[in-house]
Amino acid sequence: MVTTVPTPTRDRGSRRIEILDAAATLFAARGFHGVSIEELGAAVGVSGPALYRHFSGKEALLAALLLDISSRLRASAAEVVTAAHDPSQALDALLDMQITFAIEQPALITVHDRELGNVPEPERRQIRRLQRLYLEEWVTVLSELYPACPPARLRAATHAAFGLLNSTPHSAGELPSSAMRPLLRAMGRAALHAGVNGS
Amino acid sequence: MVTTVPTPTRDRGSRRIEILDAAATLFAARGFHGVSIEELGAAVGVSGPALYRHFSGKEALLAALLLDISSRLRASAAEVVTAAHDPSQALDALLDMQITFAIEQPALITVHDRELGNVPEPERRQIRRLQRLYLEEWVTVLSELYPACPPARLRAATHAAFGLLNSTPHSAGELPSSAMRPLLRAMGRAALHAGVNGS
DNA sequence: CTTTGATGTTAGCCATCATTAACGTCACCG
DNA sequence: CGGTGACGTTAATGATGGCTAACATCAAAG
Repeated sequence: MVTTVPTPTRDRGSRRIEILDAAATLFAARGFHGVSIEELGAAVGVSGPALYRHFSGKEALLAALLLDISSRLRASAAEVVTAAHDPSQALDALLDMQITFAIEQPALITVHDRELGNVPEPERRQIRRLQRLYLEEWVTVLSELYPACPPARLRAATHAAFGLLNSTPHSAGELPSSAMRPLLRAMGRAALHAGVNGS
Repeated sequence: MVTTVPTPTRDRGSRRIEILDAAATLFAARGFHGVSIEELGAAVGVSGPALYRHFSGKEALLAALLLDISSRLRASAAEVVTAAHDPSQALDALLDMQITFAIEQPALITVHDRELGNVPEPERRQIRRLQRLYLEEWVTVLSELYPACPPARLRAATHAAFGLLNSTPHSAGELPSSAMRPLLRAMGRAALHAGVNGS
Protein backbone atom coordinates (compact mmCIF):
# COMPACT_ATOMS: atom_id res chain seq x y z
CA MET A 1 0.00 0.00 0.00
CA VAL A 2 2.42 2.60 1.16
CA THR A 3 5.07 2.33 -1.46
CA THR A 4 8.34 3.64 -0.23
CA VAL A 5 10.24 4.68 -3.30
CA PRO A 6 13.59 3.00 -2.78
CA THR A 7 16.41 5.46 -3.18
CA PRO A 8 17.98 4.69 -6.57
CA THR A 9 21.46 4.84 -5.07
CA ARG A 10 20.86 1.87 -2.85
CA ASP A 11 23.71 -0.45 -2.22
CA ARG A 12 24.35 -3.25 0.14
CA GLY A 13 25.52 -1.73 3.40
CA SER A 14 25.55 1.84 2.14
CA ARG A 15 22.85 2.81 4.59
CA ARG A 16 25.09 2.31 7.52
CA ILE A 17 27.63 4.73 6.11
CA GLU A 18 24.94 7.24 5.21
CA ILE A 19 23.80 7.16 8.80
CA LEU A 20 27.29 7.66 10.16
CA ASP A 21 27.81 10.61 7.85
CA ALA A 22 24.58 12.24 8.90
CA ALA A 23 25.34 11.55 12.53
CA ALA A 24 28.70 13.27 12.23
CA THR A 25 27.11 16.40 10.88
CA LEU A 26 24.28 16.47 13.38
CA PHE A 27 26.36 15.58 16.42
CA ALA A 28 28.89 18.23 15.45
CA ALA A 29 26.16 20.83 15.20
CA ARG A 30 24.09 20.06 18.24
CA GLY A 31 25.90 17.47 20.31
CA PHE A 32 25.14 13.82 20.98
CA HIS A 33 22.34 14.47 23.44
CA GLY A 34 20.98 17.26 21.29
CA VAL A 35 20.09 14.95 18.41
CA SER A 36 17.28 12.43 18.59
CA ILE A 37 17.13 9.07 16.91
CA GLU A 38 14.14 10.35 15.00
CA GLU A 39 16.10 13.28 13.54
CA LEU A 40 18.98 11.01 12.74
CA GLY A 41 16.69 8.76 10.76
CA ALA A 42 15.01 11.67 9.02
CA ALA A 43 18.41 12.94 7.91
CA VAL A 44 18.90 9.83 5.79
CA GLY A 45 15.30 9.55 4.64
CA VAL A 46 14.16 6.78 6.92
CA SER A 47 12.31 7.40 10.05
CA GLY A 48 13.11 6.62 13.63
CA PRO A 49 13.59 3.11 14.77
CA ALA A 50 14.91 1.98 11.41
CA LEU A 51 18.35 2.78 12.77
CA TYR A 52 18.14 -0.22 15.04
CA ARG A 53 18.50 -2.40 11.95
CA HIS A 54 22.03 -1.04 11.65
CA PHE A 55 23.14 -0.23 15.18
CA SER A 56 22.22 -1.75 18.48
CA GLY A 57 21.60 1.68 20.00
CA LYS A 58 22.44 5.33 19.98
CA GLU A 59 25.62 4.93 21.99
CA ALA A 60 26.77 2.08 19.78
CA LEU A 61 26.27 4.34 16.80
CA LEU A 62 28.46 7.00 18.37
CA ALA A 63 31.05 4.40 19.25
CA ALA A 64 31.16 3.18 15.66
CA LEU A 65 31.54 6.75 14.44
CA LEU A 66 34.41 7.61 16.77
CA LEU A 67 36.10 4.30 16.21
CA ASP A 68 35.98 4.89 12.50
CA ILE A 69 37.43 8.37 12.79
CA SER A 70 40.22 7.51 15.16
CA SER A 71 41.28 4.40 13.32
CA ARG A 72 41.33 6.27 10.04
CA LEU A 73 43.48 8.99 11.55
CA ARG A 74 45.82 6.52 13.09
CA ALA A 75 46.09 4.52 9.88
CA SER A 76 46.78 7.58 7.78
CA ALA A 77 49.48 8.69 10.18
CA ALA A 78 51.17 5.31 10.15
CA GLU A 79 51.02 5.13 6.39
CA VAL A 80 52.38 8.60 5.87
CA VAL A 81 55.20 8.15 8.34
CA THR A 82 56.40 4.87 6.93
CA ALA A 83 56.36 6.36 3.44
CA ALA A 84 58.59 9.25 4.46
CA HIS A 85 62.32 9.11 3.98
CA ASP A 86 63.38 11.11 6.99
CA PRO A 87 61.82 12.58 10.13
CA SER A 88 61.60 16.04 8.67
CA GLN A 89 59.60 14.77 5.69
CA ALA A 90 57.52 12.67 8.02
CA LEU A 91 56.56 15.69 10.09
CA ASP A 92 55.59 17.64 6.99
CA ALA A 93 53.49 14.74 5.82
CA LEU A 94 51.78 14.46 9.20
CA LEU A 95 51.00 18.15 9.13
CA ASP A 96 49.60 17.93 5.64
CA MET A 97 47.44 14.97 6.34
CA GLN A 98 46.03 16.44 9.55
CA ILE A 99 45.35 19.73 7.79
CA THR A 100 43.58 17.95 4.97
CA PHE A 101 41.43 16.15 7.46
CA ALA A 102 40.70 19.31 9.42
CA ILE A 103 39.73 21.26 6.34
CA GLU A 104 37.73 18.57 4.60
CA GLN A 105 36.00 17.03 7.60
CA PRO A 106 35.45 19.66 10.25
CA ALA A 107 32.42 17.82 11.55
CA LEU A 108 34.46 14.71 12.22
CA ILE A 109 37.06 16.78 14.02
CA THR A 110 34.42 18.33 16.20
CA VAL A 111 32.74 15.09 17.12
CA HIS A 112 36.04 13.36 17.63
CA ASP A 113 37.17 15.57 20.46
CA ARG A 114 33.84 16.39 21.99
CA GLU A 115 31.87 13.23 22.31
CA LEU A 116 34.26 10.63 23.63
CA GLY A 117 32.65 11.01 27.03
CA ASN A 118 29.38 9.62 25.71
CA VAL A 119 30.87 6.39 24.45
CA PRO A 120 30.27 3.42 26.77
CA GLU A 121 33.21 1.79 28.45
CA PRO A 122 34.29 -1.17 26.38
CA GLU A 123 34.84 0.77 23.16
CA ARG A 124 35.84 3.98 24.88
CA ARG A 125 39.09 2.33 25.85
CA GLN A 126 39.74 1.30 22.31
CA ILE A 127 39.13 4.75 20.93
CA ARG A 128 41.46 6.23 23.53
CA ARG A 129 44.03 3.69 22.53
CA LEU A 130 43.84 4.72 18.88
CA GLN A 131 44.03 8.39 19.79
CA ARG A 132 47.10 7.70 21.89
CA LEU A 133 48.70 5.79 19.05
CA TYR A 134 48.01 8.67 16.74
CA LEU A 135 49.63 11.06 19.17
CA GLU A 136 52.60 8.75 19.57
CA GLU A 137 53.10 8.74 15.84
CA TRP A 138 53.74 12.48 16.07
CA VAL A 139 55.76 12.24 19.22
CA THR A 140 58.04 9.59 17.76
CA VAL A 141 58.78 11.68 14.71
CA LEU A 142 59.35 14.77 16.82
CA SER A 143 61.65 12.98 19.21
CA GLU A 144 63.84 11.98 16.30
CA LEU A 145 63.96 15.56 15.14
CA TYR A 146 64.48 17.02 18.61
CA PRO A 147 66.12 14.33 20.74
CA ALA A 148 66.98 16.85 23.43
CA CYS A 149 63.36 17.64 24.19
CA PRO A 150 61.77 15.64 27.01
CA PRO A 151 58.84 13.49 25.86
CA ALA A 152 56.34 15.17 28.16
CA ARG A 153 57.04 18.44 26.50
CA LEU A 154 56.77 16.87 23.05
CA ARG A 155 53.40 15.50 23.99
CA ALA A 156 52.15 18.80 25.34
CA ALA A 157 53.40 20.66 22.29
CA THR A 158 51.72 18.17 20.00
CA HIS A 159 48.42 18.57 21.82
CA ALA A 160 48.69 22.31 21.40
CA ALA A 161 49.46 21.90 17.72
CA PHE A 162 46.36 19.72 17.34
CA GLY A 163 44.37 22.52 18.92
CA LEU A 164 45.71 24.88 16.32
CA LEU A 165 45.15 22.61 13.35
CA ASN A 166 41.74 21.53 14.53
CA SER A 167 40.52 25.08 14.91
CA THR A 168 39.00 24.94 11.44
CA PRO A 169 35.45 24.44 12.67
CA HIS A 170 35.72 27.79 14.46
CA SER A 171 37.13 29.79 11.60
CA ALA A 172 34.78 28.36 9.00
CA GLY A 173 34.64 30.56 5.97
CA GLU A 174 37.03 33.26 7.11
CA LEU A 175 39.46 32.26 4.43
CA PRO A 176 39.17 30.03 1.34
CA SER A 177 40.65 26.63 2.03
CA SER A 178 43.31 27.30 -0.60
CA ALA A 179 44.64 30.00 1.70
CA MET A 180 43.79 28.18 4.89
CA ARG A 181 46.01 25.25 4.12
CA PRO A 182 49.33 27.10 3.81
CA LEU A 183 48.39 29.27 6.76
CA LEU A 184 47.86 26.28 9.00
CA ARG A 185 50.97 24.62 7.68
CA ALA A 186 53.12 27.65 8.45
CA MET A 187 51.57 28.21 11.86
CA GLY A 188 51.66 24.57 12.84
CA ARG A 189 55.24 24.11 11.85
CA ALA A 190 56.35 27.29 13.58
CA ALA A 191 54.44 26.45 16.74
CA LEU A 192 55.91 22.98 16.98
CA HIS A 193 59.41 24.21 16.32
CA ALA A 194 59.09 26.87 18.98
CA GLY A 195 57.50 24.47 21.39
CA VAL A 196 60.17 21.81 21.34
CA ASN A 197 63.05 24.20 21.73
CA GLY A 198 64.29 25.91 24.89
CA SER A 199 61.92 27.84 27.08
CA MET B 1 10.50 19.70 61.27
CA VAL B 2 13.06 19.08 58.62
CA THR B 3 15.73 21.52 59.61
CA THR B 4 17.94 22.32 56.69
CA VAL B 5 21.26 23.29 58.15
CA PRO B 6 22.03 26.52 56.35
CA THR B 7 25.50 26.46 54.87
CA PRO B 8 27.63 28.67 57.12
CA THR B 9 29.21 30.39 54.16
CA ARG B 10 25.98 31.91 53.04
CA ASP B 11 26.02 35.33 51.51
CA ARG B 12 23.55 37.43 49.68
CA GLY B 13 23.66 36.42 46.02
CA SER B 14 26.49 33.96 46.46
CA ARG B 15 24.24 31.08 45.48
CA ARG B 16 23.88 32.33 41.96
CA ILE B 17 27.62 32.34 41.50
CA GLU B 18 28.00 28.93 43.10
CA ILE B 19 25.49 27.60 40.61
CA LEU B 20 27.28 29.14 37.65
CA ASP B 21 30.56 27.66 38.84
CA ALA B 22 29.08 24.21 39.20
CA ALA B 23 27.35 24.54 35.85
CA ALA B 24 30.64 25.39 34.16
CA THR B 25 32.27 22.26 35.52
CA LEU B 26 29.36 19.98 34.74
CA PHE B 27 28.62 21.37 31.29
CA ALA B 28 32.29 21.12 30.41
CA ALA B 29 32.36 17.49 31.49
CA ARG B 30 29.12 16.21 30.02
CA GLY B 31 27.64 18.93 27.85
CA PHE B 32 24.57 21.09 28.29
CA HIS B 33 22.08 18.39 27.44
CA GLY B 34 23.99 15.83 29.44
CA VAL B 35 23.39 17.57 32.75
CA SER B 36 20.01 17.70 34.42
CA ILE B 37 18.60 20.49 36.56
CA GLU B 38 18.51 18.00 39.39
CA GLU B 39 22.23 17.26 39.15
CA LEU B 40 22.99 20.94 38.85
CA GLY B 41 21.16 21.59 42.07
CA ALA B 42 22.76 18.66 43.82
CA ALA B 43 26.19 20.01 42.90
CA VAL B 44 25.59 23.07 45.06
CA GLY B 45 23.76 21.27 47.83
CA VAL B 46 20.22 22.24 46.96
CA SER B 47 17.95 20.02 45.06
CA GLY B 48 16.24 20.42 41.75
CA PRO B 49 13.80 23.20 41.19
CA ALA B 50 15.55 25.53 43.64
CA LEU B 51 17.48 26.80 40.65
CA TYR B 52 14.39 28.50 39.36
CA ARG B 53 14.76 30.98 42.21
CA HIS B 54 17.91 32.20 40.52
CA PHE B 55 17.41 31.60 36.82
CA SER B 56 14.30 31.58 34.70
CA GLY B 57 15.30 28.28 33.11
CA LYS B 58 18.12 26.04 32.05
CA GLU B 59 18.83 27.95 28.86
CA ALA B 60 18.84 31.24 30.72
CA LEU B 61 21.39 29.78 33.10
CA LEU B 62 23.62 28.83 30.20
CA ALA B 63 23.17 32.26 28.68
CA ALA B 64 24.21 33.93 31.93
CA LEU B 65 27.25 31.69 32.11
CA LEU B 66 28.42 32.38 28.58
CA LEU B 67 27.65 36.06 28.86
CA ASP B 68 29.75 36.25 31.97
CA ILE B 69 32.68 34.46 30.38
CA SER B 70 32.69 36.41 27.15
CA SER B 71 32.30 39.77 28.82
CA ARG B 72 35.09 39.02 31.24
CA LEU B 73 37.37 38.00 28.40
CA ARG B 74 36.51 41.05 26.40
CA ALA B 75 36.98 43.35 29.38
CA SER B 76 40.35 41.85 30.28
CA ALA B 77 41.52 42.23 26.72
CA ALA B 78 40.47 45.87 26.54
CA GLU B 79 42.10 46.61 29.85
CA VAL B 80 45.35 44.92 29.00
CA VAL B 81 45.59 46.54 25.60
CA THR B 82 44.97 50.07 26.82
CA ALA B 83 47.56 49.55 29.55
CA ALA B 84 50.23 48.55 27.06
CA HIS B 85 52.67 51.08 25.67
CA ASP B 86 53.10 49.65 22.21
CA PRO B 87 51.55 46.97 20.01
CA SER B 88 54.27 44.49 20.74
CA GLN B 89 53.72 44.75 24.47
CA ALA B 90 49.99 44.63 23.90
CA LEU B 91 50.28 41.35 22.03
CA ASP B 92 52.40 39.85 24.78
CA ALA B 93 49.88 40.96 27.35
CA LEU B 94 47.01 39.47 25.35
CA LEU B 95 48.86 36.19 25.10
CA ASP B 96 49.58 36.14 28.79
CA MET B 97 46.07 36.89 29.81
CA GLN B 98 44.55 34.33 27.48
CA ILE B 99 47.03 31.73 28.70
CA THR B 100 46.21 32.50 32.30
CA PHE B 101 42.55 32.06 31.55
CA ALA B 102 43.13 28.84 29.63
CA ILE B 103 45.24 27.33 32.38
CA GLU B 104 43.17 28.45 35.34
CA GLN B 105 39.71 27.97 33.91
CA PRO B 106 39.72 25.12 31.42
CA ALA B 107 36.07 24.40 32.11
CA LEU B 108 35.06 27.91 31.13
CA ILE B 109 37.10 27.62 27.95
CA THR B 110 35.38 24.39 27.08
CA VAL B 111 31.88 25.61 27.70
CA HIS B 112 32.57 28.88 25.98
CA ASP B 113 33.29 27.39 22.61
CA ARG B 114 31.02 24.38 22.76
CA GLU B 115 27.67 25.49 24.01
CA LEU B 116 26.89 28.70 22.21
CA GLY B 117 24.49 26.80 20.01
CA ASN B 118 22.26 26.05 22.97
CA VAL B 119 21.77 29.67 23.95
CA PRO B 120 18.42 31.11 22.81
CA GLU B 121 18.39 33.86 20.26
CA PRO B 122 18.23 37.17 22.07
CA GLU B 123 21.31 36.64 24.19
CA ARG B 124 23.10 34.52 21.63
CA ARG B 125 23.56 37.61 19.53
CA GLN B 126 25.04 39.48 22.45
CA ILE B 127 27.52 36.73 23.27
CA ARG B 128 28.60 36.56 19.66
CA ARG B 129 29.08 40.31 19.74
CA LEU B 130 31.36 40.08 22.75
CA GLN B 131 33.33 37.24 21.20
CA ARG B 132 33.75 39.29 18.05
CA LEU B 133 34.93 42.28 20.06
CA TYR B 134 37.42 40.09 21.82
CA LEU B 135 38.74 38.84 18.52
CA GLU B 136 38.92 42.38 17.17
CA GLU B 137 41.04 43.39 20.10
CA TRP B 138 43.62 40.90 18.91
CA VAL B 139 43.19 41.74 15.25
CA THR B 140 43.65 45.44 15.91
CA VAL B 141 46.89 44.91 17.76
CA LEU B 142 48.14 42.51 15.11
CA SER B 143 47.25 44.86 12.28
CA GLU B 144 49.41 47.53 13.88
CA LEU B 145 52.27 45.11 14.13
CA TYR B 146 51.79 43.67 10.66
CA PRO B 147 50.09 46.32 8.54
CA ALA B 148 50.88 44.44 5.35
CA CYS B 149 48.78 41.46 6.33
CA PRO B 150 45.20 41.44 5.06
CA PRO B 151 42.61 41.47 7.89
CA ALA B 152 40.99 38.21 6.82
CA ARG B 153 44.30 36.47 7.29
CA LEU B 154 44.83 38.14 10.64
CA ARG B 155 41.44 36.89 11.76
CA ALA B 156 42.07 33.35 10.59
CA ALA B 157 45.49 33.30 12.23
CA THR B 158 44.02 34.58 15.47
CA HIS B 159 41.36 31.88 15.44
CA ALA B 160 44.05 29.29 14.96
CA ALA B 161 46.08 30.76 17.81
CA PHE B 162 43.00 30.56 20.04
CA GLY B 163 42.74 26.91 19.15
CA LEU B 164 46.31 26.43 20.26
CA LEU B 165 46.00 28.37 23.50
CA ASN B 166 42.66 26.83 24.35
CA SER B 167 43.94 23.31 23.95
CA THR B 168 44.62 23.12 27.69
CA PRO B 169 41.51 21.06 28.45
CA HIS B 170 42.91 18.35 26.17
CA SER B 171 46.41 18.25 27.56
CA ALA B 172 45.32 18.33 31.19
CA GLY B 173 48.09 17.15 33.42
CA GLU B 174 50.68 16.39 30.76
CA LEU B 175 52.87 19.17 32.06
CA PRO B 176 52.78 21.26 35.25
CA SER B 177 51.25 24.65 34.59
CA SER B 178 54.57 26.28 35.41
CA ALA B 179 55.96 24.60 32.31
CA MET B 180 52.75 24.88 30.33
CA ARG B 181 52.67 28.63 30.46
CA PRO B 182 56.00 29.34 28.77
CA LEU B 183 55.34 26.56 26.29
CA LEU B 184 52.05 28.07 25.20
CA ARG B 185 53.57 31.53 25.13
CA ALA B 186 56.38 30.40 22.86
CA MET B 187 54.13 28.38 20.61
CA GLY B 188 51.45 31.03 20.40
CA ARG B 189 53.85 33.79 19.59
CA ALA B 190 55.66 31.72 16.98
CA ALA B 191 52.43 30.59 15.38
CA LEU B 192 51.04 34.10 15.10
CA HIS B 193 54.27 35.45 13.74
CA ALA B 194 54.45 32.73 11.14
CA GLY B 195 50.79 33.13 10.29
CA VAL B 196 50.83 36.81 9.48
CA ASN B 197 53.99 36.70 7.39
CA GLY B 198 54.91 35.17 3.99
CA SER B 199 52.79 32.92 1.85
C1' DC C 1 4.30 39.76 66.33
C1' DT C 2 3.26 39.81 61.74
C1' DT C 3 4.40 40.85 57.08
C1' DT C 4 7.19 40.18 53.43
C1' DG C 5 10.65 38.67 50.31
C1' DA C 6 14.28 35.54 49.46
C1' DT C 7 15.10 30.86 49.21
C1' DG C 8 14.02 25.89 49.67
C1' DT C 9 11.21 21.65 49.59
C1' DT C 10 8.24 17.92 47.61
C1' DA C 11 4.73 16.27 44.39
C1' DG C 12 2.96 16.35 39.92
C1' DC C 13 2.46 17.55 34.91
C1' DC C 14 3.67 16.98 30.27
C1' DA C 15 6.86 16.50 26.53
C1' DT C 16 10.60 14.20 24.64
C1' DC C 17 13.10 10.16 23.61
C1' DA C 18 15.39 5.75 23.43
C1' DT C 19 13.97 1.42 22.78
C1' DT C 20 10.84 -2.56 21.71
C1' DA C 21 6.85 -4.92 19.49
C1' DA C 22 4.28 -6.33 15.80
C1' DC C 23 3.68 -6.09 11.45
C1' DG C 24 4.82 -5.26 5.90
C1' DT C 25 7.69 -5.61 1.64
C1' DC C 26 10.69 -7.39 -1.40
C1' DA C 27 14.77 -9.45 -3.41
C1' DC C 28 16.88 -13.65 -3.76
C1' DC C 29 17.39 -18.79 -3.43
C1' DG C 30 15.72 -23.47 -3.07
C1' DC D 1 6.02 -21.02 -5.65
C1' DG D 2 7.59 -20.58 -0.74
C1' DG D 3 10.55 -19.12 2.52
C1' DT D 4 14.05 -16.49 4.50
C1' DG D 5 16.52 -12.48 5.77
C1' DA D 6 17.45 -7.59 5.13
C1' DC D 7 15.24 -3.43 5.86
C1' DG D 8 11.23 -0.33 6.94
C1' DT D 9 6.92 1.10 9.02
C1' DT D 10 3.78 2.65 12.83
C1' DA D 11 2.23 2.06 17.59
C1' DA D 12 3.32 1.31 22.36
C1' DT D 13 6.23 1.59 26.66
C1' DG D 14 8.91 3.32 30.24
C1' DA D 15 12.26 6.75 31.85
C1' DT D 16 13.98 10.96 32.17
C1' DG D 17 13.79 15.70 32.60
C1' DG D 18 12.29 20.59 32.46
C1' DC D 19 9.18 23.23 34.69
C1' DT D 20 5.11 24.60 37.70
C1' DA D 21 2.40 24.37 41.97
C1' DA D 22 1.73 24.46 46.69
C1' DC D 23 3.63 24.70 50.64
C1' DA D 24 7.75 25.78 54.47
C1' DT D 25 11.35 28.60 56.73
C1' DC D 26 13.48 32.43 58.33
C1' DA D 27 15.75 36.97 58.50
C1' DA D 28 14.81 41.73 58.39
C1' DA D 29 11.55 45.46 58.71
C1' DG D 30 7.73 47.80 60.57
